[in-house]
Amino acid sequence: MVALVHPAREQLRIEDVLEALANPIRLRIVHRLAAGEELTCGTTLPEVSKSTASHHWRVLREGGVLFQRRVGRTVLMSLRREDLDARFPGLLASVLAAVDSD
Amino acid sequence: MVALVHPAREQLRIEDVLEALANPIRLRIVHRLAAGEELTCGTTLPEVSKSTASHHWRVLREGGVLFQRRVGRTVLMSLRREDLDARFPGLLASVLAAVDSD
DNA sequence: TCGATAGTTCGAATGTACGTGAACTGTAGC
DNA sequence: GCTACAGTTCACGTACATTCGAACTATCGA
Repeated sequence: MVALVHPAREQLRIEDVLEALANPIRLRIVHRLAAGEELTCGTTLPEVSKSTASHHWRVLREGGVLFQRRVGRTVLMSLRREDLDARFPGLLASVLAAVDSD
Repeated sequence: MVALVHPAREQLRIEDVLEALANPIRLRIVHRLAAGEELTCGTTLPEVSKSTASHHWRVLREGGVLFQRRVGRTVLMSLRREDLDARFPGLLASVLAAVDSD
């Protein structure tokens, strides 16, 4: 299987991050990740097809919002909290707080 | 001319704000507004057509990012900094800082 | 080895965002 | 009134986002 490509911290662009976050499904993924849930691709979005889910993870990964790591047959996701905080301090926290309060 | 409709502070939704900000042209508008420039619609985006500019202002206004106020024949724009800070503390600052540093 | 499982990728359909010119509304100034 | 100006709205084309099923790759477990 092909390698999972992640942009380096210095390559993160605010446009890409905003674009990745500006979608209800992806915003929900990020929110659940931030809440500490250990997510695999398959268990996260039962309401959409596998290919649709895969698309959203790609956007989040290529935007630099999350890491994907293969473990056996599954892919584990984790938020790139430190990288995002380093490049865009306060952004993630404010977005998460906003999602929390609605 | 038809009234300029703005969402109330309590109606602001994080999805709409992110959507509005997730565009290079609109991000630049917001950045210039934040820098204190007094912007009218016509002087802000000379590189795109009037109708395109009008489209972007509508997205920003309906997303709750800026106010538009008619003054004679022109429309003056201002950032809804207080409303955004009240609903989504830290969001605007982090986005503006990110745009600054690129 | 063989079947089941976890995801990705491809191709196609649909929808929405973006960009434009033309026609329009309303204001300013003569 | 008339003309110029500032923006909006409309109808349209184009590009991209979203969605899906089907085919594929790779791993796990029996």
